Amino acid sequence: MIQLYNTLTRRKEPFNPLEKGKVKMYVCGPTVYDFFHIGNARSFINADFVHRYFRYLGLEVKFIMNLTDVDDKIIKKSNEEGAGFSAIAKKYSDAFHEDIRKLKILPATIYPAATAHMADIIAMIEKLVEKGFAYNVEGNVFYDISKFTGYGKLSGKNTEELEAGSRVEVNSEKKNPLDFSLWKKAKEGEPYWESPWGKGRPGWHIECSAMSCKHLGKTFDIHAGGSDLIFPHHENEIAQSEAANGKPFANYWLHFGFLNIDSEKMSKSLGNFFTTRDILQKFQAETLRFFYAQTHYASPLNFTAEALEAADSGRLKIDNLFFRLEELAKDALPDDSLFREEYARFEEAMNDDINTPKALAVVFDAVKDINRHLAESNTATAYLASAKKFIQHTAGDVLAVLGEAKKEAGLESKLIELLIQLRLEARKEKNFALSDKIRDRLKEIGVILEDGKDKTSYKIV
RNA sequence: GGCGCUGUACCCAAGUGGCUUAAGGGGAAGGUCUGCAAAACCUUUAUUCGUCGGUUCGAAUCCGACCGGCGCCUCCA
Repeated sequence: MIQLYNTLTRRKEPFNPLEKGKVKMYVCGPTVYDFFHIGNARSFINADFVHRYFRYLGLEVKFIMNLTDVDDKIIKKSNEEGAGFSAIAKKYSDAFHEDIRKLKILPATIYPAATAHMADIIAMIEKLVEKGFAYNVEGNVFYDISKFTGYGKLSGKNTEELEAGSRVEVNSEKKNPLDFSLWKKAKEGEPYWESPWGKGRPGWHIECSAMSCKHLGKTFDIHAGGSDLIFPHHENEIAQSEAANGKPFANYWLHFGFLNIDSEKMSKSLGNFFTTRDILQKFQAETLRFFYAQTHYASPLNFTAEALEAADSGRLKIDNLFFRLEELAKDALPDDSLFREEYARFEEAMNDDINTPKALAVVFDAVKDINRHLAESNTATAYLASAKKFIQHTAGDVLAVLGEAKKEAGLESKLIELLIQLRLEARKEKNFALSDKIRDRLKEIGVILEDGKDKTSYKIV
């Protein structure tokens, strides 16, 4: 049984999906006005661990991630770059898809975009106005939080305290400073859509309510996102959806911890960020995933180049074994009575609120164990195949920290094999100067030779 | 000011009452293997969990105080 920490109830709870065997999950995606940074990547990757683990368990997952493709930042960027707002949105949506593919993040079932759901958004706002939860002030529609009794239940805030400590600039059109925009009247030169309240565009929060409802229904299982979205974004989503639909919104709320730099939150506004693209130039996607998997999703994580280097070394330990197993196991059939305990421990870790650090420890225990077995001669092929399958399922399918073998079957590998042969002959003649030269030169071009007991193997880095 | 998170070895990090006199990874030191490397394996690296009290037969884990770090309350993953 999976236990998840639910922000709404502030405790770990057994996860019971609405429909047995199926999971409906919504994760807040990016506003497409720039390349996303590695802090954003942390949330996307953590959501991917959850997604992948559900799949591993055989659950059918409907996974929705929205793309905010119209908002103030996009408009601002479009003015800066002198391109239309939709061109900006297109450019960074494309970049987003490219980057998450590189990060080995499983694609969502649907990536709904706000601009493609205007009718749904407007319909939901109309419903809120009808029911008395929203009011129109000359083309600006606001949500009236005083009408929704549960306001603050997710973030644990009560509205009086919020008012007391609020630094929100008072907008004289609002009845209450905490009321938020559902529909914004278009200013000169801004993109707009026609609506019952005139030309304008949706506020930020309403799109998630409208699109989650459209694609997952009024009530669904999991809603996830970064911790900074708890308030006001997710709080507002609850207010909108539950007021409009008269039904509970998401049953479980998962929130991802921040990535910090020098113990400070990495964010666009502070300017202390690296884009995912920057990092992927120096490190493999698997290394970044491994780095994130080493810390529980909800904890803050400090980013340093040294920590990423350490993650790279650790990850290679799993890779090295896996490549070896691939060579040794060949097409042998696994024996499914083996590794039962390892699978059980892995699942126990993941069931415990997606404890990836613990799950990784299970993988490393297995790695050490398998390596020991390999040191013995005559390891049964069924064992090798089972070991390979275990690593593939856990480090590969669920965590996706396994590097891809870069061996190619073509001319290249034949040439390398030829050099290995020549080197072997040199070694037989104790011409170590030559044999070392071959090894060193190959290393320079990224081919690492490793002398085994009776065979030299290579890997390409 | 309100709400919440957090402080575990040289670094990262799991562990929320006895299975732990504290997983796992990185780093470092010594050893095995090797012509030498690499990879891998073995050994060592926290009697101690921010500090001080308390509860308990028993606490890193519960309670209190104090010290430190961070986040949200405003766009933000």
